[in-house]
Amino acid sequence: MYNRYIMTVTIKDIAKKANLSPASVSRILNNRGRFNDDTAKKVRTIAQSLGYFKNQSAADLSQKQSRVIGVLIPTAHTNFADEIIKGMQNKAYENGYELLITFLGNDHQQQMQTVKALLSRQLLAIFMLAVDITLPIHQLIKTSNIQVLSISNQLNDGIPSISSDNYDMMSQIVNYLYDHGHRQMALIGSSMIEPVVATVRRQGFIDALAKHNIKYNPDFIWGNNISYELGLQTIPHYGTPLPFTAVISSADIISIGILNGAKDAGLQVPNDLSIISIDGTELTQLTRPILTNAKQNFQLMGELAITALINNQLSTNTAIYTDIEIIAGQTIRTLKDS
Amino acid sequence: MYNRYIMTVTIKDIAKKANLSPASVSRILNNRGRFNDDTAKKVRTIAQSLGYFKNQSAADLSQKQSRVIGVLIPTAHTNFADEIIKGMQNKAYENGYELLITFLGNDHQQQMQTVKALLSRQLLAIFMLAVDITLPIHQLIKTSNIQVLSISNQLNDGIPSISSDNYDMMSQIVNYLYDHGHRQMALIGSSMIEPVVATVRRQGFIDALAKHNIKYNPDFIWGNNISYELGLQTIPHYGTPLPFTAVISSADIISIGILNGAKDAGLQVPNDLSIISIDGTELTQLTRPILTNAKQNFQLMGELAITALINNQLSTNTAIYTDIEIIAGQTIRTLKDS
DNA sequence: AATTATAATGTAAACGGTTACAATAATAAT
DNA sequence: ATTATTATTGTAACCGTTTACATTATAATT
Repeated sequence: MYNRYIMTVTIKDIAKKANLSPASVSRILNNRGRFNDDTAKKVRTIAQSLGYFKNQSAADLSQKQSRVIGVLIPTAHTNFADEIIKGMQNKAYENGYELLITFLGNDHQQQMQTVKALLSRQLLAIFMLAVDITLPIHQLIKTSNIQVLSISNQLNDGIPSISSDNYDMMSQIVNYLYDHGHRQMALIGSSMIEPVVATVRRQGFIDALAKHNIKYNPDFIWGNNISYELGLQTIPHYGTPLPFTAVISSADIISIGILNGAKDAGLQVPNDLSIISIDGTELTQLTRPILTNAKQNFQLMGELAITALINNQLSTNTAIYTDIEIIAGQTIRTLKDS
Repeated sequence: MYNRYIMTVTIKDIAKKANLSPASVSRILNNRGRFNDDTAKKVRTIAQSLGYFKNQSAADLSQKQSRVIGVLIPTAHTNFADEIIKGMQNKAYENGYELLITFLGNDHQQQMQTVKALLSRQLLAIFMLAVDITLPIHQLIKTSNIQVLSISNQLNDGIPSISSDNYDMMSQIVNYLYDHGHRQMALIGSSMIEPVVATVRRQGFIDALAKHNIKYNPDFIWGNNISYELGLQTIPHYGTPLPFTAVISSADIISIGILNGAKDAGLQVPNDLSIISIDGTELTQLTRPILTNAKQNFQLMGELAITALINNQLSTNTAIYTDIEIIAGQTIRTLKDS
């Protein structure tokens, strides 16, 4: 039977070999405190030769605090999670933090277990990427006293967040469409009741229309989930000819559905329908025509998340916004003086 | 100044309140050993009320082994990583394992740091998803004595792997195309020298052609990376009319590039060109026409990974294969008796 | 050369949980 | 009632690293 027991090399082994105390070895290996450069060199050589790996658990225990940030990602394929993590990871490493990334299952039971496992590490903070947590989980996190931050999503209850300013985003988008001559526009995929983001987007949409004296048609806000299928169903839902000239799609994946739905219905984009896609991930570049989009700066969100943590800015009700940028693609038609 | 110090609740606190020893509390909370049901109930209530969270670091330290599996994912957007993780996560939780997911940056320096951070946890194993590691990193992992497994990718040096049988996959694909009347076919995105997978696919392709007495044309194996751009360039590279009737694309993202490149060149898919896409992620369902694909069973790979770990099957040279399935889409034309 | 300042290293306790073993309590058997 | 058996709980050492404080070595100053 294969013996799985492994003689781990500890700091004591190194100390013995170097005729030093474990304390000195620890200091050297962590570049903390004072030590002689020659001894340091020796110690590092020995560590290397013995194949030493720090036991981070022991270190965490000893220091009563880790430099680990727990990151929660929804299992549902969100293709921008990568971008946020990319942003975080760079900044995190620069500052000596580690990320513990965990996919949050959809099943509630499993979610609970996941979060519990996360909390039982001595985490510095929990970052939630585009996650809409349920109340019990929210409370679970709260009792843990760990700092929390919601990225790319806004939650209620004063949980600090880093996201786009969804209200302003809608204003920019509506203005953009207006400037291109559009007067009748629909908002797809934001009619969910609960999530703050959906609410804010709706309100931003309505208010922006009002600023242009466009009367708001409740039928033009439709779709209570974020999915490809929703996009596919959009055009059949409204029927042709469409009662509007442009749609604002709440996510790239929806936009792709709309594009395909248009093709199925024999509509030309952007001639028969203009589309602007919220998110602006690489998905928007894979379509023909290329999707005009309101690009969120996900990578920056990730970076700012770490910065905020470092600067101790994660207090209740903090809301940090990153700018969006409207990237012209090929899905917006300019209407002559309508 | 806000005080970030947090009074953590330990099992000693619980013990005190319950008039028990820490040992008993530990046993109860872990469902290990013997204890009285009533005491257990009491302890659990107290734990709850105090907001106790296990300090996993301490537990890991004490037990000299954790139940944490380190998972490495390339930062480059691989859209099937999610599927593998989904598979792993379920099985892992069922068996009391935790996953520590880490994105592996592209910069070598950062990769090193990432892997080192991983290794300094008392990991049970490291699973690498579609990762092609560099030699130094490989050696780093080796010295750690931690079990390693490569998922969806085969590496050399006897590292155990779970993947599709890429040789057989090519045979199935070629047969499929042959059965649909194709005689001239190209393989795109597998001419890299180093990765085992590319080598195996090339050989499988060549051998499969030979079985049908098709003479192999070296020009028809092209493209040494996996990217959308490679797909886009494919048709310009060969020029029209194309010297083949079908392409095998080594990844979905390449396939999308080819589709768009075809559109740009005024070619009709599948009339002017048939495409079969290796991987079969959801991306294949987002295109028009829908991509016919050789679907790899990523979720199963994830599940099997955990199973293999449990059954202690991760010995050198182990290679576990999962079946592929050819999913008919709309990108394969049937040629009349050519 | 003696004294002072500084650099380098050592000592020992602590972090929170686990577990082999010992001790005690409860129950069963005689 | 006494002893044997079993159930429950306690004791104490240990996991590997860190760090406040103490000690010793080295360099600087007089």
